[in-house]
Amino acid sequence: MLKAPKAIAEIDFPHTGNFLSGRLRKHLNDDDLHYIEDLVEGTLPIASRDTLVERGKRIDCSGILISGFMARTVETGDARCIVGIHVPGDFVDLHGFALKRLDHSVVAVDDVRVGLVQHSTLKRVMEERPVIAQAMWFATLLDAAIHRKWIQMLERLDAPRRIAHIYCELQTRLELIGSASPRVLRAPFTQQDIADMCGVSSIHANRAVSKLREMELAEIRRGTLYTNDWSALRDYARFDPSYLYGDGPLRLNESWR
Amino acid sequence: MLKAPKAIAEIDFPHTGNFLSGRLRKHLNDDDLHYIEDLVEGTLPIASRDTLVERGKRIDCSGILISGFMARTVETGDARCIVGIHVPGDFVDLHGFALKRLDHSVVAVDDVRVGLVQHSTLKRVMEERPVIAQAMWFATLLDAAIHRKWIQMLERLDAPRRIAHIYCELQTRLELIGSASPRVLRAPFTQQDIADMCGVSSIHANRAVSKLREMELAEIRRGTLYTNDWSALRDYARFDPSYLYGDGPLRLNESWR
DNA sequence: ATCTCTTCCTAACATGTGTCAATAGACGGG
DNA sequence: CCCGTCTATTGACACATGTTAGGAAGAGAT
Repeated sequence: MLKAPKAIAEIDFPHTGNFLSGRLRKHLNDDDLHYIEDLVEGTLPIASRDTLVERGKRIDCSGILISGFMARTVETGDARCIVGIHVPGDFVDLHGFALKRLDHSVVAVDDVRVGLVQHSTLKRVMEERPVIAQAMWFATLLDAAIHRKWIQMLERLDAPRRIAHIYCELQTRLELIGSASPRVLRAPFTQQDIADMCGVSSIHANRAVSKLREMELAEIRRGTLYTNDWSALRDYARFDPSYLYGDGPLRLNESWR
Repeated sequence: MLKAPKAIAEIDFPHTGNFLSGRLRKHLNDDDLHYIEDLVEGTLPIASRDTLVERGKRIDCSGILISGFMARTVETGDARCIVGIHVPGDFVDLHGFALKRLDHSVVAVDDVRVGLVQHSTLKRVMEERPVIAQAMWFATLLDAAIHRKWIQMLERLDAPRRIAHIYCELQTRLELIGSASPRVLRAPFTQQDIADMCGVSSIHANRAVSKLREMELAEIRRGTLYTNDWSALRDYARFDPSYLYGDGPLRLNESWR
């Protein structure tokens, strides 16, 4: 599995800097952001379908997704569950820093680039810069909030609405990092990927995609979604973006200030 | 909604001490545990079906569940989702300490008792005792791991297996805090509660409970589960407790030591 | 005891979803 | 170009689940 020395051996130097466009940016100042970016010892390209970290393993470095999409997956017998999606800027395996072993794998669903940070470095930073420790905690709290929304989605929505909801979430998360396009969400998901996110069979995912097409809400071809009316799609999926805490410059409870 | 002054006005003093039997105990020493227990300014009884904190609100104190069960809920139109269950020892709304507003409510599904800690106190403690800050982060990481397991469960299991899985999880969590009984799990869930945890209708929850009864795996009456064979029930639900990180004295990654 | 309310249970039918089988389309490699 | 492979699509049927309606059983109040 991924070990820092081996990973660093394959790394492209130097990294370009200022890649940390994701959620951490929301509650850190530029000084802290540059500080985190300088922790990254290099970047690692990963081919689509390859695994960055594997369930059950222990790791000694964590990754920040720089470009492309990754998925949190769990293999269960013959089936595969996707329990979450990562967009650029996400700390993809920060839980592996604190938990004894990983409860899920992180795999590329695109050709991606990941920035690597050694856990020993993170540990030092947490002691030296408490504000960064808090930011990392908040990042994992946001992950948990997204998990809870997926639970709601799986408990209450049918397959077409689940697909619509997942794409609405991705579009909003891309908007928050300034990477969204107005009418298209480019993603290389197969219908099997979509099925694994929604907890349905791939045949049924196909039916659901067809239904969105017939309703003229969205056209999903080879993972890429085209729509003329995000608003209609959001209404159909009953999507409320507040759980992504994207409003305002930060999401600190005022009692912290 | 819950405000510390009002809450404290209703508090029973003094609290008995040594109530913190939950997950925090796993990676703190006795000194740190007593330190946390002394933060609790008093305990608040809450009647079954009453709400401790409500989705969308901001709070200035957080609660540790001392006795009884609570549920994380989200109301969606006419329906209600349950996205997680709390057992004694859980910090039930720690996310409200860090996030700007709550993404879900926390309601009692039993007559419960909650210990209250002011956020200003937590903030001070985090600065003074980094090990406690880490423990609180780990507690929320474990919450996230449980959320991910619920996502898997909803994506892959049918209704009877979901019910069995939820009870297996509760039994294991009660074992970890030393509150489990060998053949019975006493809980006051209605079949509607069970349905809201599983994302099915209450009629279907009834069918599923009946199926577990016919298969002689478990008898669930008025929320309380009786079984002669937890092992068979776990196999049926495909329950693997490793996601609860209950093995060993702590769940720190060795890179922290 | 009776009443009332909640919860539990059953039946019947409609819809959602899984499974199997088969075909068509897209893409990359010789 | 043809070919093989992966992906997308369709149809038929079985099973899972939702919905509606109604009735039975339990708990608490009077």
